Amino acid sequence: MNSHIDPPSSVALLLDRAEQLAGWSLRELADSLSIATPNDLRRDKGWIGQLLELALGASAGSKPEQDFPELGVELKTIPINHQAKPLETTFVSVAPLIGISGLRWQDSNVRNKLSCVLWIPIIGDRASPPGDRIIGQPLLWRPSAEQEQLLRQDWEEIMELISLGQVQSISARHGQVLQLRPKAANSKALTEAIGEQGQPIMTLPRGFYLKIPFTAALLAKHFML
DNA sequence: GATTGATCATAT
DNA sequence: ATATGATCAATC
Repeated sequence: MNSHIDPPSSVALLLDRAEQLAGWSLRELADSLSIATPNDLRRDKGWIGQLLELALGASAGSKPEQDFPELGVELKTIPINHQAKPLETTFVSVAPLIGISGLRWQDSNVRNKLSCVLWIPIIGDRASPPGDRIIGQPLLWRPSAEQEQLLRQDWEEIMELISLGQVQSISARHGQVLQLRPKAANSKALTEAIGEQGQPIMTLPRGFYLKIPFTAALLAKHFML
């Protein structure tokens, strides 16, 4: 019996809502929405993200688009410690492994997702129960020219390797700010990709993730830490 | 502390 | 299987 929240009609309203959540614990927010709070995230890894989506009126469901299509805004929660350092890399999107010839940065999912992000820091540490973690001040972010250049460079380099049949040799170190890693239900999930001789092969689905130093710097710049 | 492969829930 | 939301946890 949780209350439905309408999508915000403007970015300013969205930001207002997000700012009003700052300082609340996740338990308080969950209680106000009549949602049960898990004791840990082992079986509820997406709980925080889904809780904030609900609280801010993001369109629920699994659409391959931004959380607030009308506003062109993507919502991302990011776990940070008390020094404002991110605890985890940030998942951006699944990487296309086939049918990618001619795919440009300008048209990529990564660029689309990251063109405007509402970051909601969640303060705590790995040991703290989800309910005890505190919602931090939100940050509406658009990549600076330099940040976009770094993202683009990494994306183009990684996508080129994928198109050349080198997906299996790409490590999480191949980019400066973006990395490619498995993104799957388990190690048995397979998807089609390009092999070394250009032939189709089956491999683990991959996703693009933002590295911790990049998101740490992004937050530090905004909060002037 | 960063890397890395693996994993969990849910909806379509 | 793919998409959404991510974190776990051993190892480097």
